[in-house]
Amino acid sequence: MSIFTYICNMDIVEISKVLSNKTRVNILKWLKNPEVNFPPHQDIDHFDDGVCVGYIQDKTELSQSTISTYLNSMQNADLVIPTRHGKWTYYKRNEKVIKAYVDSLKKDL
Amino acid sequence: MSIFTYICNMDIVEISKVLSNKTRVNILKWLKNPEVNFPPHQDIDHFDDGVCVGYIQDKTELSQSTISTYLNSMQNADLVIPTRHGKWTYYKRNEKVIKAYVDSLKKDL
DNA sequence: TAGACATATCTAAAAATATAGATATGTTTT
DNA sequence: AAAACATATCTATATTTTTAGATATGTCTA
Repeated sequence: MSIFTYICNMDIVEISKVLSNKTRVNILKWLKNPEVNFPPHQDIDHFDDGVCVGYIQDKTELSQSTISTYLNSMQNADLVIPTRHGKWTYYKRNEKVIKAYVDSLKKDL
Repeated sequence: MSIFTYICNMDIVEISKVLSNKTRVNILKWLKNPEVNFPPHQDIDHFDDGVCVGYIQDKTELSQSTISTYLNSMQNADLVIPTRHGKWTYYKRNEKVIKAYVDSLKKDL
């Protein structure tokens, strides 16, 4: 998918729904600086694929299933990218889409 | 009054809630170019204070009370500014806040 | 291969949002 | 002052979203 497509078909409503929740906004912000906001992982010494679900949950007061649901909705909106590493699923920001979304707001809103 | 408009985390969530609805997003977009999207008003020959509620409603399939509720929620989020002219209430975009919201997303999200 | 572990999905109940009809308020017109 | 008009507010119902417990799935480890 081209960057052009991203900007043109950007679904403002669906992404805004994700951003309508304090915790989901926080998750995106936390993932911007994983090394500052999360402890190191056991198996991997970098955050190239993001952060595991458990660590994200630990920063909140919410249940495992709620956080998993949040991350799923963020993934459906293309805002994050999941990667499986053994038992864990790591989530990282989809910078292209996040940037395209903000650019599309700047232009069209 | 300061030349800066600050958008905090809470504002992002509240503004995003407004943008979680297709019609409300459309209203903001329509108000960007009133002369293109609306007929001229009877009493006033400019759109300096925006567009009256009836004209906005006419562009939708929704009831008067729903549109009024929408505009109220947009006003609560500081996205639009109402001005009374006789029987009519005109709504215009609050460009400062809209820009501050997008800039805040660009910077912090 | 059984158990432990991390995450995802299902389900149901609670909370929030959407929506429009009825009515109230404020303004103008007759 | 009454009627007409534009919009706001109230109220109730329908719909959507939130949330967590229970359970399922996939992976690792003993």
